[in-house]
Order: sequence, then C-alpha cells, then structure tokens
Amino acid sequence: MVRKPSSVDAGTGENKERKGLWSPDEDERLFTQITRHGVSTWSSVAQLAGLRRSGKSCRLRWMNYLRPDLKKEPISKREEETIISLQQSLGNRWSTIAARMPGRTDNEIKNYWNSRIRKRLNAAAKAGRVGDSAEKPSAPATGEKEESMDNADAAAAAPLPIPARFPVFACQLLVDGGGGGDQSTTTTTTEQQNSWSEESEASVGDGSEDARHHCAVIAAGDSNMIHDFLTFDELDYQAELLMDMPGVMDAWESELYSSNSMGSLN
DNA sequence: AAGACACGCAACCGCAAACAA
DNA sequence: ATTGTTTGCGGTTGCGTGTCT
Repeated sequence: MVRKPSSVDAGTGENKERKGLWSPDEDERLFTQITRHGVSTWSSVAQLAGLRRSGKSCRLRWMNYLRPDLKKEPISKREEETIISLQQSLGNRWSTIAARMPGRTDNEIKNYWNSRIRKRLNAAAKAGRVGDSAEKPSAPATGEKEESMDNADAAAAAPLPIPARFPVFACQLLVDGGGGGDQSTTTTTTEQQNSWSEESEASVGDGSEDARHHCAVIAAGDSNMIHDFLTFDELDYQAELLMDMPGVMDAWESELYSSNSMGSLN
C-alpha cells in the first residue's frame, strides 16, 4: 500500500529489476517457489521463480510478509510491553528482539517502535520534569539518547512497566519431570534456571505443560524471596509466556516499585 | 468539499559480517 | 590471504489512508 508497483522497469527496463510494491502474482510465485523448493540462495530463488527482483528483495518479502508463521493480528498490549522491555535491555537490536517474539518481524517491531512507542515515550518525556537528572533511568543499551525519560513518565507511557531484568526467586521446584532428585524441593540457582530454560526452550514455544512448569519455577514465590536477576537474554524464554504466569507481574511490579530500581541492576 | 497534516507500514539503501572461490 | 558474493541488519524513505481544519 505504499510504493508504486514498479518504476524501474517502466520504459526500456525489460531486464532491469522491479522495485516497489509486490503484486499478488509475484507473491504467489515467490511463495510457491520457496514452499516447494526451499531456498538455496536468494538470488536463485528470484531467478527460479521468474521474478525480476533482487534476491535481497525476495528475502525481505518472504521474511516480512509471506512467511506462513507470521502473526497477522495487531501487536497486543503484552507484546508492546515486551518490546519496550527488550528495547530497554537490548537497544535497537530489532532482529534479536524479533527472535524473542514469535510471529513478529524485525521490520514490524522497528516500525511499531518508531511510529508509536518512541513517539509516546518522547511525548511523555517532554511532558515530564526537566532537568531532574537524579531520577533519570538507565540509558538504553545502545543509542536512543533522546529517548531517555524518568521512571514515572515511562510508567505513564507504558501501561505496565517491565524491568530489563527478570527476578529469579528462591523457591521450591514445583515440577520437574516428576522425579524427586535434587531439583524437587531445592532452592534454585541462576545456573540451574539457565540450564532448565535451555532444555525447555523448544517446548516453551508450544506452551506445553513442561515449559509452563519450568516457568513456574522461576515465577513462584514472592518478591521477598528474590535472590537473583536474569536478563531476557539469559532467560531464553518468551517474555509473553512468562508474563502470563501467575504472580509474575505482581512480583515484578512490587519489585520495580520497591526501593531498588531495576535500572541499577543492569 | 477540499486541502493540509499526521500516521502507519512496505520496501529501499548502505553497510558489515559471513561465506565461498 | 585476498577478492567477490550473499546474507542480514538497522536506518530511512515514500506513499496510501485517515483525520483535522
């Protein structure tokens, strides 16, 4: 709905690459080519599909639009919170952020950030206090200096403030393969959590019971029992799934608004 | 009704990393 | 080790559409 369908091939450009919007026919060709034969190199995909497009363009179209696993629905509140949180901890590493949000593309997240969230945060920053440097939050991981704001404004801009780091609770293991063993009733450690998160990563995507139990291990308890913090990177979970766990957001918020600022933990 | 403006988003561009020859 | 090609990423642009005046 944006660029003209083609401008480069107008006139004499019989052999030139097309640019601009993709036609339904081009989409069909690309989709068929990839689903039937896969991708060796993107330039060959373009050629085999009979498209006068660069490999780069084909890749972009597939990744951002044609891929079957893409979510079509608008970005939810929860997803927005995840974006804000991940952006805080990772900076503008959109592909990394997208990798943690199944069904979403880096381009989509980047666009969402630039057109909505950033604008809102900037507005909140402008409306907020000026020159109160003592209460400014930690800077984003990379760049985006102009987006710094105080915590109150961030809270106003984002419905649910999500810390960059996730609390790990000293807690009892609820379930782990049904076996007693060391993990059945022991206090968890960061290292253990990491290894569990890795082994359950695949099933987390399915929202399986095992994955949920592993998440619950981390989520269980209350904020007084927090003994460590993990970044989203270290967690290796879908933040969205974690946030659905009972008590997680409550504990998060209570920790966030307690004396310790989460930013200082980064 | 129409022009101006803002917004959202698809797609391009340039660069750097990874890979192959 | 060098050179050329491909891929992936982040920043940016351009335009259709909706809203405001």
